[in-house]
Amino acid sequence: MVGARRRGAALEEAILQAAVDELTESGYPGLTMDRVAKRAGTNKNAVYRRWPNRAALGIAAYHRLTATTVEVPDTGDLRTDVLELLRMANRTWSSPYGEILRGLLADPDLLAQLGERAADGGSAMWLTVLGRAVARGEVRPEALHPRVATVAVALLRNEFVTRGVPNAPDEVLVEIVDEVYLPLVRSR
Amino acid sequence: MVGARRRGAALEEAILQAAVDELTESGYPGLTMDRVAKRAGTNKNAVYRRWPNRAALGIAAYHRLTATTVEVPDTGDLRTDVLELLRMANRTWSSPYGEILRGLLADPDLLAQLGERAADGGSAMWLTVLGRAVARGEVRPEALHPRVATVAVALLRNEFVTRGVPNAPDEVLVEIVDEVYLPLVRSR
DNA sequence: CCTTTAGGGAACGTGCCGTACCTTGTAGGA
DNA sequence: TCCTACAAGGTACGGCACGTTCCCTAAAGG
Repeated sequence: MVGARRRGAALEEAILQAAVDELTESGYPGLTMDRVAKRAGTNKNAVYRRWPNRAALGIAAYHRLTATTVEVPDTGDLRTDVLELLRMANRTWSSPYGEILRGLLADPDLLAQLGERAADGGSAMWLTVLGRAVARGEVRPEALHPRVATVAVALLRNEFVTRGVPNAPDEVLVEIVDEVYLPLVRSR
Repeated sequence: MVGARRRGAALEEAILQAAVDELTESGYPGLTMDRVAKRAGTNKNAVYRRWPNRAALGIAAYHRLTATTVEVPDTGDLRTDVLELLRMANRTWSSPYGEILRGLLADPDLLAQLGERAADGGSAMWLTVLGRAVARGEVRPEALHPRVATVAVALLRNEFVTRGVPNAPDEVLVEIVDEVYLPLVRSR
């Protein structure tokens, strides 16, 4: 045979990569243990030896999929920065991430394990952007509060969850920024 | 036998009620056609003759479950009204509705059919409450905009979706109202 | 070289969806 | 009152997926 039998880390890596591929192609509902095993060129035994069930594998694959650091925009103008952050989020949640995330969110077990990254909406980024705007006098200092800072992305996520759309139209993003976010945080 | 064979509307009613019961007990993932049929004292044939698949039955059951009109609070004070609306939403989404709704939201097909009731967050209620507050001079008239009016419930839903909690603590509701909603809509 | 460990292959039990086929009761007209 | 068309009941099936089990085989390491 061409390929030697893989073991340990190499096999684990292959399985995880196969899971990521399946997740991106078919979403969480389409992530099946049989297909992951087949795609990784192994069998379910090797998979179950590492992840106790489909949910755990789904989480691992999702984490690998989203393990990417983003650059916080800094254009010197709050509205531009905020819109850029929102557009980034919109792109991130666009297909196939959205469907994947929705599939994961449906299972309460998964939700608990997904960690706070999804939950806090990357508040650090928003606080950074707002902090600069406060320094420029664009924003009132009381807005430097996680609940306030992440309002825009929370509204976008709400839009994304309640409507089934793969991505929100740009008008919605602009509306969120101009009708809600800027009026909320701007200096009086 | 005690029971005569049911037909038509009576049987349909029994099936739908069984589906509602299963939905409340086990959530959408636990809603199985076999169990609904058994619970209704009939067989899957009768179910499939009325609803083409599990998703359709789930939607029908959910609609029946949530077919309730709520009374819009009118205390004369915006903060009290808004908090009451939020608390109502929080109660509604508490177990088992939350899990049910999450289960439904996971399926894009369902999402499209769920209608706009879930999506628009009952904007009419919020516009009513805000409208009265505008008349009292508590709120700036520009806030009478669906996107703005429903910010509070959108944030709560976001809290509810991203974290797996059955219901949000009251402090979160208060924070949403005092840190975000009131500063956003109040007259300057 | 030989033992231990882990991967490979395949089958199984279970649960569920959706379908098919046949039997039996019932409504409603002749 | 009787008969027929139709709806309900009963049961089984094919397909798929999860998670488990059993046995065989390759690799690692002393």
